[in-house]
This record gives sequence, structure tokens and C-alpha cells, in this order.
Amino acid sequence: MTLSRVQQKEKTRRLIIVSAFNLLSLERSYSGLSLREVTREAGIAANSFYRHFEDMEELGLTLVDEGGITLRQLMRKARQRIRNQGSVIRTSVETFMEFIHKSPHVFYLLLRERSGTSRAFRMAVARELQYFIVELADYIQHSQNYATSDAKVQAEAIVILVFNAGAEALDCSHAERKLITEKVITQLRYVARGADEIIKKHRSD
Amino acid sequence: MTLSRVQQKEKTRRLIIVSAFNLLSLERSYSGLSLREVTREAGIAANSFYRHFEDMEELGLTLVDEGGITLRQLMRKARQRIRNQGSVIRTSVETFMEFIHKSPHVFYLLLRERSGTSRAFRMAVARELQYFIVELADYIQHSQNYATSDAKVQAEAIVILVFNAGAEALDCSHAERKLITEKVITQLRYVARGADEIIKKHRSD
DNA sequence: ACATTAAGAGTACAATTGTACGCTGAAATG
DNA sequence: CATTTCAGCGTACAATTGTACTCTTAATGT
Repeated sequence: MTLSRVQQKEKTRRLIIVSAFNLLSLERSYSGLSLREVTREAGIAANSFYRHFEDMEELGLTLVDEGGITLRQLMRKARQRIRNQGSVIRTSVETFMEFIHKSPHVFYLLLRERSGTSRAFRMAVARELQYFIVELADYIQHSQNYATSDAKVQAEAIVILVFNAGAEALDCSHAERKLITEKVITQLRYVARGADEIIKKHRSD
Repeated sequence: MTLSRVQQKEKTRRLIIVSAFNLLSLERSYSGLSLREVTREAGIAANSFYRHFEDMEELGLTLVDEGGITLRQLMRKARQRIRNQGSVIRTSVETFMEFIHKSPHVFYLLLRERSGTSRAFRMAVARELQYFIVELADYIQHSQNYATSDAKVQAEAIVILVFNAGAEALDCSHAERKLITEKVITQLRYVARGADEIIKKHRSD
């Protein structure tokens, strides 16, 4: 069975994307990757890269987009779990930790490029996190009946704390991860409770 | 006036350190720096680098240490301000924002190497942040009379939120910075209030 | 005063990089 | 069937890299 030209091209494109992801690790960031390394990993000629991407930046932005999709799929799964069993905070955090464990390459990318040297990358990652924040803010707003802005400030704090806990977990053993998970859950409870107290108090003025 | 040999050496060493710091920017991370770039900036021969540092990693760790010292000096200043005028949260945040504005190069380094590709770097930055966290936890513990572990969890959340706000502020205009400052202050109040409620409640069980 | 030491410069080299150019073969088009 | 298109390859080249080696020169130890 022979592939059509567009099918073949798409296949190679996927190959490049997957190879780039595979090269990411704790010791290797996207910005530290060379074009040639990626093509070597993909098993294609260095020049063929240009048939698919303008340069490494374009590939990188594509990876961030793909990573974002993975992240949002996870988010939906978390919401489903919450409906089935309960505890919003615990379920969200545990789902996120599971994500880091299962798709570490995606997390390496988002974590590093979030504060990397390319403004385009930083903004791309920020945009992905915004999806996360907006969805969470929406949930908070409706379940707690807060103003939109209040809910968003709270949601942002939560996402940042979870994200950082994820980063911290990368360098740790499995046992330590459990501790980090419990710690961040406590922190999120502080945020949730504090927001509740302050917003409600302010309301009764 | 001629310098002694050790004085001259120290002077060159400082020159290398300062040059490396100067090369850091929003678009340029330490890991993206080459040994030759640093020596070029310093105006010395590439090989002379080795008279002072084993490799770029050793220089980098030195920079993190120096950055940490700058950060701790700032911390002391903040505590002094608090004694003089009041609001712990607001004063701390504003001092930190001022630090980012005045020593952006140091902040670039800490921000990026915190989640960089070198484990040694990550641990070095984590250690610097730990100083910050421990001091803050100490303050909280004594002023609020919490258990050590409770205070530390809270302090960690606060440091992470402030640090992230700093990172966010880098890409922003002066006006937007003000908004970010206010936002993080709100978030810290949530944490402080939530911790207070939960810990006190737990105590009365 | 002389011998030693060590900081710093200069040259050299192999590796690796991004990318320009031209070719090939097979799919698409007419 | 003849022609066009284009994904992928190979070669080539200039830049840049880290670092090994040797030389110079001036401060230091005796």
C-alpha cells in the first residue's frame, strides 16, 4: 500500500514532532536542541527539515500547541473524575501529577519555555496556562458564586502552585512526590479558604 | 600603583563574573552562553578562563551564589522596612518587585536555572530560595504562633507566588506591573487568611 | 640577584552548527 | 503518456565552539 504525497508528508512531519519531544529530558531543553539533532533522531536529512518548518522556533511553537492539547484533554478527564467522586482540589492535583508522570516530555517543554528566552514561546505557554486558568475560574465562579475577577485571581494562584509543585516533583523520588502532593493540597486549601473568608467578609460590608 | 598577583587575579575573576551577568537578558539565558562569549565580553583570551574556573558550570554556580547574596541583602532591607512602617505582605512584595527592576540580570539567572537542565543549578537555586522561605517561615511562626511545619508550607506558597509574579512582570509595561503587584498581594492575603482560619480551626478540635 | 611560578595571550584543531545549492525519483496533473 | 511538482538526499561551506599546547612576562620566593 503506497501513501499519497500529502499523507507521506504528514507522516514525516509527525515524525519530526515526535522526535523533538523524545529528545526533551531533565537534562535537555528545547532551546538546547539543534536542528540537526532533531533530524538525526527522526532519521531524515538535515535539509528535509525545511520542507516542514521554517526554523526551530516554528517547530517549537507547534510542540507547545500539541502539549497544550494534551494538557486540556487531561483537564477534561479531571472534571469527569470530580463529577464521579468528589474532592475538587485533591482530584485536580492528583490528575496533574499523573500527567507529569505520564507525559514528562510535554511538561519539560511547558515548564522551561514558560520562562525561556523566546518571547513567542513564553506567550504561547502563557496562553495554554490561561485556558487552564479560565476553566478553573469558571468552575470556582459558579460553584462559589464569586465575581469573575475574584475567581480568576484565585484560579491563577492555584494553577501556579500546582505547576510549581510539578516542577519540584521532577527531581524527586516517588515517596517524596507523595509529600509534595500533600503539601500543595494544603496550600490550595489555604487559598480556597482565604478567598472564601475575604470575599464573603467584603461582601457583608 | 601595581597590583599584587593575587589582587590582579581576583580582579580578572570579578571581570569574568560581571561580564557573564551582563550578558544575561530576556533573550539570553546562562545555559545559552558560550565560554568564548564570556571571555570576549570580559576582554580576555578564551583560554584564560580556565585560570579561574573549571568550566562554565562552575562559573554558573558562582553566579547563583552571588545572586543569592544579593537576594538576601534585599530580604534584610525588607525586614527593616517592615519594622519602620508596617504591612508585611505589601512591603515584602514591593521590595521584591524593586529587586527585579534593579537587578534583572540576577533574576533572569535564578528564574531560568531554577527549572534548567543542570541538576546542580536547580539545587543551587532551590537552596537560595530556601533561605528566603526559612526566614519567612520563621517570621510567620513567631508572629502567628503556628507550628513550624505549618508556617513553612505557608511561606513556601508565598515565595512561589511572588517569584512567579516577578517572572510575569518581566514581559510587562510599568503600568501592568502595578496590576500584577496588586494581584499577588491579594493572593498572598488569601494564603495568609486561609492558613489562619484552617490552622486555628484545627487547633480548637 | 637569580630562579621559579603562574596569569594571560596566541595558534591550532576537530566537532558541530545552520543553511545554500543541485539532484533524484515518484506522485500528481494534464 | 508526457510533463510538472516537490519531498527528501548529499555535498559543501563558513561560523562558532571547547580546549590542548606553547610562549611571554612580571610578580614572588630564596
